[in-house]
This record gives sequence, structure tokens and C-alpha cells, in this order.
Amino acid sequence: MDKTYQPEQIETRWYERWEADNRFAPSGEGEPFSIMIPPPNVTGSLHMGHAFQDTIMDTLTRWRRMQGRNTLWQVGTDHAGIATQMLVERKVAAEEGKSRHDLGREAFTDKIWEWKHESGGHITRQLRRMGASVDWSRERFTMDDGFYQAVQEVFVRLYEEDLIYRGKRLVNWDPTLHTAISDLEVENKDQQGQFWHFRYPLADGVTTDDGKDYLVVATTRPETLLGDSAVAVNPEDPRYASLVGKFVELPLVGRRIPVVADEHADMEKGSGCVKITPAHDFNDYEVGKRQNLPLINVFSKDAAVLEAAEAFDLQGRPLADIDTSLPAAYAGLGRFEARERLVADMDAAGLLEQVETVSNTLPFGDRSGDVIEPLLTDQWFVAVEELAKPAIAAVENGDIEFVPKNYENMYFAWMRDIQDWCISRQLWWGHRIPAWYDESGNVYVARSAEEARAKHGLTDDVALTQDEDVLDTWFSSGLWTFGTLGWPEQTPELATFHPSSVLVTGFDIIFFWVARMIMMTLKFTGEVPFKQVYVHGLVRDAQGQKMSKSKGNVLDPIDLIDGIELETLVEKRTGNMMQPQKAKAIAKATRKEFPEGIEPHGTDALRYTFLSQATTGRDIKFDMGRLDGYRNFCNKLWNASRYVLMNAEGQDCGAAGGDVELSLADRWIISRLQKTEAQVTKAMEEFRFDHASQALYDFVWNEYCDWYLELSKPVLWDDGASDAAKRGTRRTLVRVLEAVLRLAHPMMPYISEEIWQRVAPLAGVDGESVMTQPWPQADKALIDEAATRDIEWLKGVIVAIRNIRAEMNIAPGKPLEALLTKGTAGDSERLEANRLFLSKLAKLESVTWLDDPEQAPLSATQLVGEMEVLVPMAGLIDKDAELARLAKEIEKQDKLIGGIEKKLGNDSFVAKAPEAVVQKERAKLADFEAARKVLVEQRDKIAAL
RNA sequence: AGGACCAUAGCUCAGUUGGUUAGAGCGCCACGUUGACAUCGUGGAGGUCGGCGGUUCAAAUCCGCCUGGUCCUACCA
Repeated sequence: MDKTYQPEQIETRWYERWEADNRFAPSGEGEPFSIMIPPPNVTGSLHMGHAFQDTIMDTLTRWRRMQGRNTLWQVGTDHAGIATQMLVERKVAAEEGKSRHDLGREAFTDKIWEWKHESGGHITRQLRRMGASVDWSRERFTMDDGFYQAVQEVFVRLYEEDLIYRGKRLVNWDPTLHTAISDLEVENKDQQGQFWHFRYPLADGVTTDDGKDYLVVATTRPETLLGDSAVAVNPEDPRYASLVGKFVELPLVGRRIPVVADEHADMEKGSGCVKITPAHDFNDYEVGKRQNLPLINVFSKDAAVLEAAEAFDLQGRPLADIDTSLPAAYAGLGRFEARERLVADMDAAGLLEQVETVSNTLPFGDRSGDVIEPLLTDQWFVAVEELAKPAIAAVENGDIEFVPKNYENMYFAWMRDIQDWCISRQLWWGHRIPAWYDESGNVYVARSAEEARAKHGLTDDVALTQDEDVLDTWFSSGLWTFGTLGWPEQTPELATFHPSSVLVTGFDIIFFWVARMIMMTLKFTGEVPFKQVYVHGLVRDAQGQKMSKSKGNVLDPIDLIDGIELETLVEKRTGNMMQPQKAKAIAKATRKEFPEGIEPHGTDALRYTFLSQATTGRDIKFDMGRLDGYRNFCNKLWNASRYVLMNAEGQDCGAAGGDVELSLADRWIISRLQKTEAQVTKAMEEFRFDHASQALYDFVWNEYCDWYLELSKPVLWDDGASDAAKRGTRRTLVRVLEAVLRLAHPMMPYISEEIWQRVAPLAGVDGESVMTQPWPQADKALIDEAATRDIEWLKGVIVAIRNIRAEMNIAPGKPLEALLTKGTAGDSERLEANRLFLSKLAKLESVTWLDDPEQAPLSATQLVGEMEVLVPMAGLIDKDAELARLAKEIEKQDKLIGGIEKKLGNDSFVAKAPEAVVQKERAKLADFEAARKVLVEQRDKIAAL
């Protein structure tokens, strides 16, 4: 083995081997365990969130596989409608200078397919680099043929049950992307805005109670004035009671619109009058429904003012008897230009009463970044209320459990107030809606045009055209757990692996995806999609900032694995930016944070870092220090293994029989291994990967390496140990290491496999891969408390002597004489049994048991229990230093004693605390006092010199 | 506005039903190339557990209020 751990040399080699050996496919035996990967965007690339999530899923998968479960990790990618279409649109524009409209629908979607084939392998290659043990033979895509069928089936059935409907509704319209989006795709952001107060003249000579011939309305969106249908006042408002039913004349437009009484108008706000624009505001739309107002749309799909408005009734039917003329000057103006123009015109007409600056919230499209416009359009919706009920119940009754549990409240809150889901998108990339129209606009929903004809008795001479729109991406990914398993066919895979065991996902897509999967899956399979949902947080940068290209703080997991030069990293972060003016600051910050670039750390170290930071449900601040630390941990494991192999390969490790004698250290480390196995398993069951990784780390570094390997050296290297003892130690070295590698494998698959291949034969274990070995199970019979106590004693004495050395400034290598005294008979027996270990590990020339403490020479003293560990001072020890040290020790004991005396002096503590607690405090007090006494005696002795 | 979560060593984080001398890693200080490992070893310094109040014999842990931070939902004519 190389002297240092070189991850790059082993990782890709092992992944290829596992894949070639088909180790990721379900075994076909044992209780099923399945995880469906949240499908990443097919043309995307792996970011830290993916790497984190994939690590958790792979750890669970490898662990369950080793436990003998019939394990499937289903892999696949998502077509990601808007994101992918935008990406290819930009690419085509950059490369060919053409828009998608120049190409036409078919040619453009061909381009997307081309791009999908070209780049679709990128993210799956990265997934391989992370070590993900997904079953590649079952890889799926949300627009493959099988999904196409599943999507048609679901759409048609929902339509037939009236759970999908089409209608002209007010929706969130993205004027840049020219598509409707759902509520969830809207991001509300606080902005500084203006609030204009306008006068609307009263018609027919009517005046207000205080004699004015106008009403004042205020708005942040002046341009929607063009589409006003009414002015509302509160029904309780005495100021305007006489005006209800009267009219105002809409300024600039001249349309007569009524004054209506509606509780939407807030008497406290502004003048108490509010303009109502049902076609351009969600609240006003509701007022419109209550007051039976016409819907007057004044915007085009670009959110530019129309030449003439369009008026509809609440069912979306055109209204003929409304004056739809608009001022000619506005035709074609964009909404923001129209706003400026309108304010200026109002001002000029003396109708602008006041302008206030206010902070308000604006809706933005999460993809385009454009301001969303409520717009009346024809769209398809899912009526979700009926679907939501069983989905709520499934979580309430525990069929689905969220980890951590508090996300259930977030889920309930949203589900109980859920709005109908707008599923149509005016895009070209996605599942086209299976609906056909005849020439008079009648709609036929069916799995195909042929089926539509057959079902509705349409002859071939009726021309049918398919709906132009596609479905929201989440409509198809909502079918992911069962669509990937072959539904609507009743496949054996569906029977075996559905419901899936656990979904691993981020809290940010609970509404987008998790909730919709639960609704759809319950509806169509009668089963929950998964039994548990493990919700993880976001991976943030070291400062706790969200990682984003525009902030220039993105880390690429692959760069952490393979390393990256500073200049390449700077180039990566500053190249191709949307806001190039930020490049300089980003470059500077990057050079400061990574002056040497990033060293290679390997996949295993990166995975271990994620796992160690995976506290349930909270965001993680990615910590480079920990990444370094776990790379070092890999190196530690590597070198410990080198030591084991150097001492075991070619030697008798007991695999072939022969007498075996286990030393105290052997029995101790075997005992500690059992406890570690139990801890790691428990942590995995609870999704506490931080605890699992911590337990393993502690065992390997602080017990196996720091103590056990050191304790094995005297047995293996010094004369005097029997063959049986050496055999016992070698056997323990390799067996414990072999178990550790199995324990580590789900978390660090590569290094564990690499070492296991060398160690397993020595431990007498057959097998081709650690992947398929049994998960270690703790054996209670091997827990040896007596050995643990003895080793703790031994460690105590060794540490005591090291302590004296350090505090007295004695060179670490200088051989010392030590005396032990005042202990029990057990202490002296322990000394005799462990003399060799003690001498070697504490570098002692001699160690002697002193029956009569009075005979002890002047020494530096440490306590191990009641026993005193003495290092004679002669020629070694600085009197003042020792006095200072003792004073410090005594002070420490005084503090402890003071605390306990106060407790025991409290009558109600003694009276009310459980007896065991009181006893424990008394025992501690006795210990501290004894220790103090020894220290004081020692101090007096030295001071008397 | 409603709600959730968080606040423990310089930094990143553990601390399960209240009883621990409050822990780990990194960083820091001192010493050290003994035959697995300087990506290391040995020892050490460093915390009134955000603040105030309450419950209790006993609070980092339970309750209330406050401050600071993150996020979600809704609304802002």
C-alpha cells in the first residue's frame, strides 16, 4: 500500500468494477427496500445539494443492502419543462441567432432532444463519481414512452372524474416566458414602490356627503385603471352609503362604472374607496364574482396595452354590451410605460391627488425573474380539494411519516388551504395535453386522437387539432414513484417495490413535489408513495449564504473531490455571468478564501463531511475544515490498515486454527466494537448520520488507533509473548478492522472496499466485495465490562505519567522510574498484569509497587482513582513548577467540593431528590476530598524542602 | 400579520425522557521526525450554554417574555 491515501487512484476504478459486476441491481431476496431518487434536471449538473442528498440516499441504500434487504435505488432524470426550454432557447439564440419561433415547434423540440442526448449524461456521470449505487439498468426519464402513457392515463381519468377542468381564469402570467405558472412558482419580493391617489369623478352630478364631486382611490398599479369595473366602498361605511349604486366616470377612458358595496373595501385604508379591476388582480377577481362585475382585460400576452379591451362575464364568455374602447395613445405600450404615461395624464387632468412612497411586495417568476401579471387566460386545472383529503389523512394516521416531524405541520397548513392547481403551460417542451378540439372548439379528452374519435363518434372528416399546451413538469414527476415501476401495467416491480421505503428530499419542494406525489399516488395506486420522508436542509456556504452563481460562492462537489487550481476556480466563478460587474469582487473573495485553490479530498471524505453535518432538518454551513478533517480521517484509516497488513500479511492470524489467546486489549477492543456497531446501527435507523459518523470516527481514531494498535505492538514486537498470544492479537487486529470496514462502507464506500479486499482474506472472510457482506451486528456476549475497566485503569496511569512529563517539562522520550502506591489489591494486580504495556506506552524504565506510602521519595503525583502515581523528583523536577501545579489542582478540587457541599447542605435537596442522586453526590464528595488531601500533603512535603 | 426553526468554546456542530467535573472536529499555545500515519503524536488554554423571569431540591435541557438570525405562508386596493 502507498504511504499516503490517494483517493483518485481507487475511486473510479472501484465504481467501474461494481457496475460491471452488476452489484447495484436488487438481489431479488429479502424484504424489499426502495428509494426513488428525486430526478434531477436532465441537462443539469450536480450541485452541493444533490451531492448531499445523494450521499444520504446511497448510505441508506448500501446499509440496507448489507442488511440483506432486496434493495432498489431507482434512478432517473426530469425533463424540467421551463428550465430546459429556456436553456436551449438561449443556446440557439447564441449559436444561431434564432428564436424558437424562427425554428417552429417541431424543429425546436428536436433541438431540445438533441441537447438532452448530448448533455444528459453529464449529471449521471457525476452521480457515479459520488459513488451512488443506483440501478442503472432501470434508469428512467420523465418523458420516456412509459411516462408518456402514465401521464395520458392519469390526465384522462382525472378529466373523466371531473377532477380536471378547463376554463378562462385569472392566472399568474409570466410575460417574458409567455406562460401561466402556478402559485408556487411565484416568488414575492419586497420592493420600494409608489402609491398613487387618484380622483375618479362622480357621474350624473352626484356629490359626496362633504360636497365633493369625485372619489379618491389609491393604487400601486395605475395602468390597471384602464380595466376597472367598479369602485368599491365598505357596506358599513357611512361616508359613502348614499353613493352605492351610483356611478363614476372612469378618467381617460370615459367608461361609466358603478360604486358597489363590498367588504373587501377597508374603511381604515386611504379614503375607504378602492378601484376594482377583476381581470388584473386576484382580490378584485373575487370581488367581481361577488358583485357580478364584468372582467375587462386590457393587456396582451406581453403585458402591453391592447387597442381595445376585451370584456368577459364570469364564465369567460365575451360580453358584447360593454364599451371596450381604450385611449388610443396607450395602445401597444408596455405596462410600465403605460403606467408613467397614465400618471402623467392624470396629473395633467388635475386628477392626481397625492403620491406616496411605500414598501410593497411584488410577484416575480422564479425562472424568468419578470414581474408576474395576473391575466385572464384559458387554462387547465386540477381540482385538488378531493385529492387533498386522503393525502392529509395519510400523514395524520401515520402511513407517511415526516422526519423531522415538524415538517408535517408545514404540510398540513398548505394542504388544508390548497388552491386548484393550474397545470397547463404555454411551452413547447413537456407532455402535450391529451385534448383535441374540433373546428367549433369542442374539446375531446382522450389518450389519442383515434380514441377521441371512437369515444365521441367523430368521423374522419371532422378535423381535430391537439391542444398546444404542455403540462406542468410537476404533473409528471408527481407520478414518479409508480410511473418508474411500470404503471399503468401491474408489473412485478410495482408489486415488490411500491410503496417505496423512504423519500429523501429538501424542504423547498415539499409543496411542489412531495404533496403532489402523495395526492396522485394515493389516487391512482391506492397506496402511499413512500412510508417516510426524510427532509434535509439546504447546503450553504461557510458564511451561511445560499450558494448561487450570482453571488459567486458556488462550490462544485467534483472540485472538492478532485481539487481545482485557484485560477480555474476564479474563472469558473466569474465567467459567463449575468451581472459581469460583480466579477471583480467575486474574484477577490475567492482568492482570499482559497489562496491555494482547493486540494483533492476524494469522494469518501466529502461524503463523510455531509454525513457528519447531517443533523435532521437543519441547513448546513459547509465547512472546509471538516472536509480536511475527514480527508485526514481517511488517511488515518489507511495508515492503520497499513500497520495491520504489515503485521498480519504472511503471518499466522489464526484463520487456520491453532491455539488463540486473547489479551486484555484484544478483549477490550472487541467489546468496544460491539458497542460501536450498536451505536452506528441505531443512528442509521434514526437518520442520525452525524451520530453514525461520529461513533465510527471515535472508535477508529480514539480507540482502535490511539490505544489498541499501540497495545498490540508490545505483543507482536517484544519477545516473551506466546505464539497463541501473537496469533490472538493478529486475529483481533484483522477481524476488528474487517468489521470496521463493513461498518464504514455505507458512508465511505471506496476506501472501505479498497482496504477490505486486502484484509478480508486475513480475517478468513470470503467474498468478492464488501458491498455484499453482512452488516455488522453487535454480539452482547462479547461485551466485556471487566476488560473495559482494566483498560481504563491502564489508560489512566499512562495519561497520568504523560501529564507529569508535560507539566514538568520532561522530554517525551526520557525513560522514567515510576512508583504506584496507596491503591487497592486490585491495583497492584493490575500493575503486575500490565507492567509491559505500561512501560512501553508510558516510556518507563521501571515501575514499582510501593506497599508503604511513607517510604515514597519526593515525587510528582497524579491520582488514578485512589491510587497515587509517583514520578520521583530527584534531578528531574522543578520545585516551583510542581508547587504551582499542585496549587492549581487543589483549587480545582476546592471548586468541585464547594459545589457539592452546597448541594448537600440544602435540606430540600436531600429530602426531595431521589436517594440514588443523593448517594452519587456523597460519593463524589468523598472522592474529591480524598484527592484534595493527597494533593495538600504533597504540597506541604515539597514546600518543606 | 400568522407560523416554524435556530442562538452552546475563535469557527462548524453534538448534547434522546431535567441530575455530566457541559463534549467533538477545526483553529490556537507548548513539546516532539521511537520502526502505520507530520493528512501525525503528547499535553494544554478556551464556555456565567443569547437576555430576563418562572416551574423545580435541581434547568443548556421544561414554561413565559424579550433580543438577534434564518425560513415558510398570507397580505399590503
